[in-house]
Amino acid sequence: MSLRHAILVLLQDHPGSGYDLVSRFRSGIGHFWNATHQQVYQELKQLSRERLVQHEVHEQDEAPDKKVYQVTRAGRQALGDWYQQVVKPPKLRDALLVKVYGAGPKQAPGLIQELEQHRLLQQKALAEYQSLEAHYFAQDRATRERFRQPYLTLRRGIRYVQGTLEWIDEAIDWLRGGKLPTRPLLPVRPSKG
Amino acid sequence: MSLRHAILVLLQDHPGSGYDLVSRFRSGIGHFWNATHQQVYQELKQLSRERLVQHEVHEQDEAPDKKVYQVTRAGRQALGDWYQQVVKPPKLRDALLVKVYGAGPKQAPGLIQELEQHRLLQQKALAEYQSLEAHYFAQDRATRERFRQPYLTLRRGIRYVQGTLEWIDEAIDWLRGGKLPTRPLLPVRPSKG
DNA sequence: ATAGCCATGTAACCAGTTACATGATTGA
DNA sequence: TCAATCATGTAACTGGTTACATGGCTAT
Repeated sequence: MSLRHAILVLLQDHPGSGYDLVSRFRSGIGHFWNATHQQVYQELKQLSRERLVQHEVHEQDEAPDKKVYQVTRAGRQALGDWYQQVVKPPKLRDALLVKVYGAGPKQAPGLIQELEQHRLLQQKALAEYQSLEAHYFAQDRATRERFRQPYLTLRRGIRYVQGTLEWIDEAIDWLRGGKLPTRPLLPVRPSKG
Repeated sequence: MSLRHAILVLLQDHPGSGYDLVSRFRSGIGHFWNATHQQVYQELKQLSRERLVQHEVHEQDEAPDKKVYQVTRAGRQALGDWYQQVVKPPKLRDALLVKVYGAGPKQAPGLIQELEQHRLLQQKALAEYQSLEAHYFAQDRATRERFRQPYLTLRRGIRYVQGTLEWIDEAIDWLRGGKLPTRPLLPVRPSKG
């Protein structure tokens, strides 16, 4: 489980309430690690029990009270331990691929429609990433330096979405009966290291 | 849940035992949809209860008996229904990104090592895909035509792994203190449709 | 012997999703 | 008055992983 570690990373960056974390999960980090508010509140409770985070209640005039959490020393320790451990790479797990794999001529037209919808979603995501990237490049050098790591993760998202879009286009083409390629996608760029 | 649909797709392609399905999940379709043997056996039991599949026991001399499953008419119907429904796109969910997002100078060296390990895994996967692709292109035209859809899904995997490798290389570079890019990844290729 | 493949299963646990629930404040 | 945002939670369910379990056959 990494939800707890994602939370610790976010809190270490900046203390905040559960609500606050949820909104951060929706933007930024949420592009590659997701959590619902239910999960976040549960996990914060759990982390509190284990003394990896602690909170103070902040009273507010114009909004409900909130519990502002921060990482304890034990929490920083736990995060450090996690960094020592190797995480396993996620597997690509996409129901659309199952559909493409198994579609017969009867299913093809509907599947093409679904792929087109999917493309719209991906284009929307790409547009969002693009604007985030533009925002990043509008910063001064020092700021860009500070946010190099979040920006790096954004680039991961961009590459992912671009690859997805390329594939969707070609999938639609082929399912429509377009001609097959005569050459493999590879050869690949020579890899460093 | 799509495990059941993945199983139905596989069985429709070819009847087979649970064990058989597991090995198909390890190769081919397994590159983008995964299942353990426990899941497969449970799901087959469930699908049997719902009469979406049925099995005959095949006795074998040199191996234990096996239950060979095939899709029933109701099963084909269920698959058809699933094709009518829109599936939701999977989210990128990668703990390594969380690590990169939150790593401080203390964590960087270890993280670079982990990224290097990760790169090896991805290169291995890419080599496997490459050989699968070579095998595909070694077939005659009619055979390539028959397997166009499985090959399409393979291309998805190739693009994914390539994107991952590119990103890992750049992540390692940046974490080592390499200079930041001066230009965004985008502009993007103009999209069709 | 012993490792590896064939073949099938149960049980416990963990993580994630969906549904249900409450209640204040702000702006259109 | 209605929708949106802030703010926090419980409960039930589903899906996925890990651990445990059995047993024969084949090749080294």
